[in-house]
Amino acid sequence: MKEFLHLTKALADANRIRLLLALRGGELCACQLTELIQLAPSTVSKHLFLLKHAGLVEARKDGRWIYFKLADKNAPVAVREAIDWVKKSLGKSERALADNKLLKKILKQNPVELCKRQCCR
Amino acid sequence: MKEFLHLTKALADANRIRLLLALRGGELCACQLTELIQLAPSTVSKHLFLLKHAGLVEARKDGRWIYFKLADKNAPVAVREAIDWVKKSLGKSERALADNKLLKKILKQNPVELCKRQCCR
DNA sequence: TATGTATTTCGTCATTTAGCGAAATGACGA
DNA sequence: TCGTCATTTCGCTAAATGACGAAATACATA
Repeated sequence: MKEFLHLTKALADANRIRLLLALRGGELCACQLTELIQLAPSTVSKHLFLLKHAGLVEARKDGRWIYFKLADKNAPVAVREAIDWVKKSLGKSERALADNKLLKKILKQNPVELCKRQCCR
Repeated sequence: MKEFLHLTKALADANRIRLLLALRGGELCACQLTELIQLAPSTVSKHLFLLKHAGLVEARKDGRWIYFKLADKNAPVAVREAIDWVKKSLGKSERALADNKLLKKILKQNPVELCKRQCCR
């Protein structure tokens, strides 16, 4: 029950849903996700922590960068079903489409430049 | 997105999950659910409102009593999937089993007597 | 009509949560 | 080693949420 509530609470926020959907296409680093969501890095970090804590995403450290991706086949059934449910329900929502568009632009940019801009907002 | 968040927010509370699971066996009236959850009637009423608002349960008025049941086949796909997800994930959890036991006792009691006791707590 | 009863609405309080900025952490490169 | 930079942790504030009891509502029956 406790773990299940971690899942549902993680899903009960629009920005966290946006993060989940953004990761459909593969892993992204924290600064790319921050650029997408347009909130303070510390806020995005907290959202990512909650998603990770619920088991919905996994983090991989590579030097100074941390890459996040959706939980994979090894994740518990409840987690995989949650991800499928979100994808199926919102994968084609306006918000998801708009974020996808924005994400494409973000991916075209040099990540180093992208992250630099964030530090001095 | 907005409706989907109604769903996830509705699922992000232990007592509302208990209410959903309790309705697996068929419809129950508000006072029976209140007896199960052991919170103030006004609190349970609010929980039921949120579940109804999210589309997860339906209400039927019969005189002074209001009966609640799980959303049926006509409900949107996302709602049906949510209900299935909860049932599958928690249907056999400790909490669900304990509540089932308690529910059986509640169903043996005369609903009129049951509700009367609630008014004067 | 008047009374009693099942449920909801409202106002209030305590707790949780989303957001921010500043400071801490950990890793690269000069 | 030092400075730089990506990310997280911490402390704070504002808003949302869960709980209650009192009052309102809606219905049945005396």
